[in-house]
Amino acid sequence: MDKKLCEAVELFEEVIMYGTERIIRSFEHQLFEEYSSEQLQMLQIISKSGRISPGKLAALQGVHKSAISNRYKKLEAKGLLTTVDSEKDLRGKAITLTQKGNDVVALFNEVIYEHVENIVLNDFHEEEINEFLRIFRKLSSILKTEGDAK
Amino acid sequence: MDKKLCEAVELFEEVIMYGTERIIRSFEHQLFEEYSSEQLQMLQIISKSGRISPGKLAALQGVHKSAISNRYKKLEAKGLLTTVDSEKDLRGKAITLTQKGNDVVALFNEVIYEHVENIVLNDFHEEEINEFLRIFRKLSSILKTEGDAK
DNA sequence: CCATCTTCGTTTAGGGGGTAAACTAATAAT
DNA sequence: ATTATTAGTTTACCCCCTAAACGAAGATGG
Repeated sequence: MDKKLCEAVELFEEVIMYGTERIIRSFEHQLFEEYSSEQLQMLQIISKSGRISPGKLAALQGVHKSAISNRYKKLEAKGLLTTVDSEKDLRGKAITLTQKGNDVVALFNEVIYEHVENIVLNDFHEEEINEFLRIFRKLSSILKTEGDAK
Repeated sequence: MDKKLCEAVELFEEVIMYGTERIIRSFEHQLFEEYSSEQLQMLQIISKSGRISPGKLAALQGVHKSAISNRYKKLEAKGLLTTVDSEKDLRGKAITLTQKGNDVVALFNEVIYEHVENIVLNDFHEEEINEFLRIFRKLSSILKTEGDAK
């Protein structure tokens, strides 16, 4: 058991802790040179929400509002985002995607889908895909509860 | 199959692309407030090598030498690293851990081991652990070959 | 009704990460 | 000996982040 645990630790470090950068580099797509992964994630969240406030974005991405403020300025300058004043509370604002923003999100989803498809179809058997899903569902739920517990 | 692929994409994004930060936060250990994960990874590599040059470190961490130069300065200032002049080539230098550096690496390994142990023992059955190892071995090898291919 | 408190979002200062190109110093090569 | 190559550092500029100060709008309560 100890040996297995040691291997698990090493693999965990390699894949989860240090793997993200390698994965993103491996996309080799212009998209990741133009936009940071934090920006792309933000666009994706906005896309799913339709319209959303900076405060909620900060909570969803797990960062301070000031970080969102900064990101918004950059993406707004590039023409991907706009603000739709919310009616009731003049303090808050609602962020939405522009047409260009929608295009970027669509391209992003396409690129990721293709990449994961390649990995899955080339390197995994049918049965391993099921294992992959089981393990990753579990990891995902662990990440969520640990993040929320705080 | 399409449905499975879609779920795989979502889980992949959540765990691999955006999960690292949440994982690191979940450690809730002072270590991760004092040192960045890049710094800790660098210390670990040096620990395994005994002594190593900045150039090799840059290659292993997949960044430019200037990034290593910068990291070295910070860790040297904190008393974790020193330089042992290499005998033959006066251009190169060999970096090693100080006693304090060794202590930090030992603590780091301990913290990670415990954390992964908790996850594995609490949330995975014997059989799932084997699945975990299989899937992650594969992901690890994919990361390596893709990184090297470039 | 006006003063205070809270909330939303932005700004500023400072520290983490990174790259690319210029530069120094030492070894190799012609 | 002179030129090229290699190792590492420095500089300038970008990204990320947090924490604290700040302005403006809503909510509370005397």
